[in-house]
Amino acid sequence: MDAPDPIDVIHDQIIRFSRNARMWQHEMYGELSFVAYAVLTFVAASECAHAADLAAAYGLDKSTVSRQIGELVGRELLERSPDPRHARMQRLEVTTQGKRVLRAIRRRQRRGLAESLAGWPPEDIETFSTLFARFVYHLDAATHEATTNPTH
Amino acid sequence: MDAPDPIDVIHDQIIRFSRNARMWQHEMYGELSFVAYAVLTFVAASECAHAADLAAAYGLDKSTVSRQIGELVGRELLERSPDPRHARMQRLEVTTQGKRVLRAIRRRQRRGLAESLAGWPPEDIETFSTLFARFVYHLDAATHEATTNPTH
DNA sequence: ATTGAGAGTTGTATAACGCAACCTTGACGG
DNA sequence: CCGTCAAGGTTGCGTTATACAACTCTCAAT
Repeated sequence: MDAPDPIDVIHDQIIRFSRNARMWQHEMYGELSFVAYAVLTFVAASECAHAADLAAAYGLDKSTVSRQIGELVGRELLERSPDPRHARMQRLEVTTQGKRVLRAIRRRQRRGLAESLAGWPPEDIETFSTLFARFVYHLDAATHEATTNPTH
Repeated sequence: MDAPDPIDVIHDQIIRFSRNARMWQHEMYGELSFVAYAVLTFVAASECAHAADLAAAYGLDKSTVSRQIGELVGRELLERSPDPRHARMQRLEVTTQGKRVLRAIRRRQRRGLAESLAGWPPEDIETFSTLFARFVYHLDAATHEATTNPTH
């Protein structure tokens, strides 16, 4: 009963986590789908985001993004207006209500997370957050490299 | 420029990770969808799993599981036979080829993971794997509790 | 002026999913 | 025994998210 390879352990956790995320998606993002939430977050975070940026960021088709935006505009969570400087693009902005919804979802997620971590010693939380951030960063980098540098 | 709350950092990483997972799903699971992969893994791991168990484990409808199994049987990755002891249930087994496919996917995932972690000091990997496992465990417990104990 | 590329929309097909209706089997109580 | 009922599984059907392709519109470069 020697200790298992840490990489295998991490791999296993990723699978479990994905399974869980799938199962609790509705719960986590409330009235929004994951993609809708991501779109809203992206627009909120970046000054003057365009639809094409969203498609690139999430690996989605233009049409999908267009329709998602349309839906969010219809629900008055997002505002779409022609960009005065580049008439072929459009400026996206999160409405006040959109920000409210976003805040509510974030709050709910954060609360759930805090509950899960309730019993943890603060220094473990700190350590985990640091390592987790590094991990996701490296994962991001690796996958991004895989596209731009097709030497598989 | 004080340090951000670790919980917020973790939250942010979860979102980023989910985004990435969505984007690289095809790459990660190869010829299988995530659900198909999960089904195969589940059957492989548990002696004599039934379709209903799968539905419960992944929060999917019976019909969805049934069709997924049908597809996997059609591709000869899974074998479905009447259970001799409970005629209304059926016994599921991963075929030799199914095991081969599973191994190949796992290998690929593991390699990608190892690449991402290439520059890490071993003790950090070790620490991260431990904390990550604890984290997913607690997340699991919290979400599970949320269903069985509806005091929301 | 012409051409070409990029941003966005819309039509269409597909795949995954949930819900509901259904069939079969076995357990349990008259 | 026999009827009722719950559980496992399948199938029909509608919904939704998605990709792909064809299109329009605008701008920039020659």
